[in-house]
Amino acid sequence: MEILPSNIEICVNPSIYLKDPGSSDLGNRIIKGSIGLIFEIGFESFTFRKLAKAISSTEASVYRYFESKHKLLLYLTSWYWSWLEYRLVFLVTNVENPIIRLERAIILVSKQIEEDGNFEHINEIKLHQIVISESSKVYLTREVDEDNKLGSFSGYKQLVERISSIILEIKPDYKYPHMLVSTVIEGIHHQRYFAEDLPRLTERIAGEDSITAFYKSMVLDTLNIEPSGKYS
Amino acid sequence: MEILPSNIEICVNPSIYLKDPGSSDLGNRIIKGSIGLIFEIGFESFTFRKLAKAISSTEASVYRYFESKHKLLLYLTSWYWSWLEYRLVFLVTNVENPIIRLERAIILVSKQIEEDGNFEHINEIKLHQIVISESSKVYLTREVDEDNKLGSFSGYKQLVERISSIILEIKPDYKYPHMLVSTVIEGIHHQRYFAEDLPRLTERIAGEDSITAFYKSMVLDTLNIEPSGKYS
DNA sequence: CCCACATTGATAGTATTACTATTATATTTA
DNA sequence: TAAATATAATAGTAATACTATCAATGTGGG
Repeated sequence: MEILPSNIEICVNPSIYLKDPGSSDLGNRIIKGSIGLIFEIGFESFTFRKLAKAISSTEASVYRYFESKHKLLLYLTSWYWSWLEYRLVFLVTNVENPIIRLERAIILVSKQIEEDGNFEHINEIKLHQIVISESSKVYLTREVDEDNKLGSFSGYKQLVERISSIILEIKPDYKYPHMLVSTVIEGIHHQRYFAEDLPRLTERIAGEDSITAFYKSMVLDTLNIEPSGKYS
Repeated sequence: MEILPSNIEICVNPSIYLKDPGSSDLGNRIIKGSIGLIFEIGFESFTFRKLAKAISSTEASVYRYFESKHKLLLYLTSWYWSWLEYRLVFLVTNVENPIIRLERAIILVSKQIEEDGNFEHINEIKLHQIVISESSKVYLTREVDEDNKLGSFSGYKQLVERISSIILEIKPDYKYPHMLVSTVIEGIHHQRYFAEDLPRLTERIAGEDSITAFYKSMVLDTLNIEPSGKYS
């Protein structure tokens, strides 16, 4: 897809981990291993014991990086949001027309992910699947407030903020930019999930990416603007 | 609100329970008690042991009604969807204009719930809160397929289907009715949750129910129709 | 009125989970 | 080379999500 600089690291809010997993070999194995294992068996069945076995380490060692499996999931989803934001920045810099920027943002958020070779320890396709089916569990807990105060959701909020500000550039007096953006992002995940497992809650049309198409036109209609294609 | 018949019972797919909780005193206490307890401590911390204590029964007795706490949550959410559908039917029968019917459906789905005195053992306000913060956990599991085959989600699907068919009456060739409806329903829950706990992901505007306003206009814009008020 | 049967209660037990604690060993750094 | 640090190995705990067994309590039919 795009050519991105390869010598960077996605930063995740340090309150999420006890020790930065990017800082050691074991840390990287924890990330890589957990993505593989959660993808395979789901977050509920995932335990640090199983993870330790999978990466030939021990439970106690994993606990030195993350204080709970919940925090580990928080790390993975945070990383994902920051990674998306980073790619968004590259997709929209130097693009003057804010409608095109918005369209690119929607496509970025809604499209099925391709692997990004820049991050060795992270399989982005599996991570995307994890985000689709597990990410809401990260905030649907009694500890949201606490986690939120620690800044655990700042990556997500930043992405929402960035897309919202594009909307405000297009329509400065639009009342619900954040609501629209978070509706789209969460909605996309649900629809991808429904398409797989509960097809009667969505539409699947052969040969098209209905989800991208739907959300793209939904946003443009809601904002009452024409797709950029009509002008170019 | 509306006057509804009081001598009816909401039916939930029998595959969800081992023994119909509506059929006995203990069953009703289980429902009432679990709504109270899940509302209070959240679904993760909720256990059958705690429930049993709260309703002065025993763990083993609760297990005779539901084979797991997951199934109990499934029961509660299923009941909720069927209850909403039942109220929807009353709100739209004899209303000819499908746009008005659609608007009423959106309002029904998005508005904060008032108590419905017709169901003694169910506090609808607490149940609504539970649906907002816990209902996605019901299908975000590795057992979706299995549960789905048993018909566990039929209540939800029926509601979506009913609203989708109103949309198709208005726009027979609209391509994504189910996607639109499930986006709205799930979106509303998320926005209510965000408004409480993650306000930077949504908008809160004093004196208005932003969530209802947003989704109402979003749907009408997406379908490219005018609100019924303009005609009446 | 008593027998059959279903419902609930009481109690106990099991495998697993989500951690914590302790000590030993290997590796890095000063 | 000593000291600090990271990891491994092992053990332990309280709680969870169940299952199993058996006794007590009705309830309804003949």
